[in-house]
Amino acid sequence: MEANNYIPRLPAQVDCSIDPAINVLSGKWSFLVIRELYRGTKRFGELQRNIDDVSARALSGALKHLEKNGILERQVFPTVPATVEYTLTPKGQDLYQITKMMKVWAAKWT
Amino acid sequence: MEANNYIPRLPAQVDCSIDPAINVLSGKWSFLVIRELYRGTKRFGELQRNIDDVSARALSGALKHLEKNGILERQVFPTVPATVEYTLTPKGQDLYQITKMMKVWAAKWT
DNA sequence: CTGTATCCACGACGATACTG
DNA sequence: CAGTATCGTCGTGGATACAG
Repeated sequence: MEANNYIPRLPAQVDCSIDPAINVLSGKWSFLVIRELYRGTKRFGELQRNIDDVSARALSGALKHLEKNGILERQVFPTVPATVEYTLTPKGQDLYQITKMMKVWAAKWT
Repeated sequence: MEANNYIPRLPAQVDCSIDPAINVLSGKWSFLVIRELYRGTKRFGELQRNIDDVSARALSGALKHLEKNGILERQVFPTVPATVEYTLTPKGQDLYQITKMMKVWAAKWT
């Protein structure tokens, strides 16, 4: 079982750190997961089908990372086979607003 | 300080991509460089002294990356020894505003 | 269905030495 | 002063196989 541990990407900078936001958004799939969940609660399989070309391993890692950072919540239902639902937290919904600004920025300066 | 900082590119996603912003901000030193330059034009040596623990190699790489993405401009003066100045573009200044929002977001959800 | 285990490739970055 | 060259480290994520 391996340590899917978060390694801080930015150096420690106390007064003006944007590390939490960058950290959460920097994964290859994080943003796409957030965007999917912004549309509503989804299951693992739904996410994998909706996000093009993501492997189970990568999706699992992204979900763990986002959960650990309070961006989404994971709910397990003891059915057979297992059912798991993922839902954006308010914190995650707020973060999505920031990604919208990035999109606007990118479009403005194309 | 931390060892590694591999930053993956986001997958191609045409309609709502935030890739340009994430790509530019994801480097270990990018944000710190942008923050320094937001305060005003600076030379290479100034940047290196002001940014804690950054190596010439890493700083050089970050500057190249940011220049390539239109975040800053590089001006060489044919003095001896060489003088080089880096200045944030309007695009870069705009981007800095987004990082401020990330800071607010991070503080809000602490 | 929802993951984990293993192996491998890739690329950012540190350390050090060196250049015009 | 402002970088580059080279070597090494190590976190990500893809591929595939397997598990609860």
